[in-house]
Amino acid sequence: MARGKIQIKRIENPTNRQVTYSKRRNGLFKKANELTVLCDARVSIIMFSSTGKLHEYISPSTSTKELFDHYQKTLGVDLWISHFQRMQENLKKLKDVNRNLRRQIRQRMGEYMNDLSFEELRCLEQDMDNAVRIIRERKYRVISNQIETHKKKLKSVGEIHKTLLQEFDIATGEEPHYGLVDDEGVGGDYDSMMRYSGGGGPRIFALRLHPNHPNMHHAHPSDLTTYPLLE
Amino acid sequence: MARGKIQIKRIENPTNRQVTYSKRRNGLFKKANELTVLCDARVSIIMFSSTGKLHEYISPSTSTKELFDHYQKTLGVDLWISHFQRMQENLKKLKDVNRNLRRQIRQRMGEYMNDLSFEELRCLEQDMDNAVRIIRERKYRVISNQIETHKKKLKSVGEIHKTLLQEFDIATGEEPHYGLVDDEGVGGDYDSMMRYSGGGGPRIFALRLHPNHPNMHHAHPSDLTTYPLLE
DNA sequence: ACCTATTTATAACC
DNA sequence: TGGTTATAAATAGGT
Repeated sequence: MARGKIQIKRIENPTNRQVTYSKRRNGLFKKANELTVLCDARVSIIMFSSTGKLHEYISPSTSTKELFDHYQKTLGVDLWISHFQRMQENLKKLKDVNRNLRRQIRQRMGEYMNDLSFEELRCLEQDMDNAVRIIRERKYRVISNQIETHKKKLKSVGEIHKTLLQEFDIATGEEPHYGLVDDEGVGGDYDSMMRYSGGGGPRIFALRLHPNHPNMHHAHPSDLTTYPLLE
Repeated sequence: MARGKIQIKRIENPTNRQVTYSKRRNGLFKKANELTVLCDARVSIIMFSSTGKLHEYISPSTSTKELFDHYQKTLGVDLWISHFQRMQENLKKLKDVNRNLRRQIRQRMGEYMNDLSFEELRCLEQDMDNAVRIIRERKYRVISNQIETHKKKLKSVGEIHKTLLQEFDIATGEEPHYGLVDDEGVGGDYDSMMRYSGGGGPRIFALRLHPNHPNMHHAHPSDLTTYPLLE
């Protein structure tokens, strides 16, 4: 516009661009302010330079936020305010649902009984009975599974012992065994299991298997649950 | 700026003001656009005329909302975005809590048992047992209360009947009674109560008490639960 | 940051 | 609103 016309296209030289940005920004803000005063208008300018620097102009006696709020209200709908409101409603709903869920839980724990009618009480009791039955079944199933697993492990350990005993016999010739009972009860039922895990009873396996014992390799290396059986 | 310098102060003539607003607005937007192109910047202008009319400029390849969001993020703190974000976090938390509560309820209904360890199962069962006990107690207490209430009501109705019978006797001289049994079983237990509410059994009270019968005033007017006993 | 030749914006007019 | 024009203002390029 002076000392030579320029094309309106991106200024490639960064320094020039920066200088022009600065000068024209001032010009823009000045014009905005003149407009504000001359025409009794309200103007908000927000600008970011190519380097990300922020500058703003805002007419006196108002604020950028205020003007932007007004902007949205004027455009009416769905930019921000409504989004915000929808969020707020959502939040409220979630809180309500939450409160309800908590109440349900507490009722299922036997609290807040005063809020329930007799019929509701009856339903709740029946429901709970069912649930307890299911949970109990599940518990017993889990127990059974654990017993099964332990049985297998015991069997495995028992076989290792047999092998050991045999090798021991071979190695020591005709010397008598010591301390070991050949366990035939390994395939037993739940009751016999309980004896193993029970506190005061005598340990059946008294022989300590050292980790690097040659025969230990027959057992699975990660089979940690056999450890409690050793002393 | 042309054909005479002007003072930068409010233009009093509304028409002139409007014209100037329009022309300078175009100028401002043109400058803003040049700035956008020359300096690779992003500019948002929002303006309201003194008559409340809205005009905006926004650099291409962005939006007013986006630029305003960026503006707030750049200014950092507590204008809107942070409020918004806090809300969003809140929402997320609530959703999580909600999901958890639902899971708890379902577990208390005997579902999702696979997620529970044996120990957790044991606790759950115990907890549920306790709750069922409490609920059952509550139920029986409610039943007892209802029985008590009904007893009292029956007694009250019974007395009204006696009075009626007496009056009836007096009125009709020595004529025989009809259809009424003097009820001594009113003070009965739960079982006898059940006979009343049970469907097919015979009604004990067959006399219809008309609402404006003189002796009706002895009973409490709002005592609606006596109605099922009448035919 | 200042200078200034030149371009651009625009006030007052229709 | 849109066009014209004399003139004020803005500014590119240089220092």
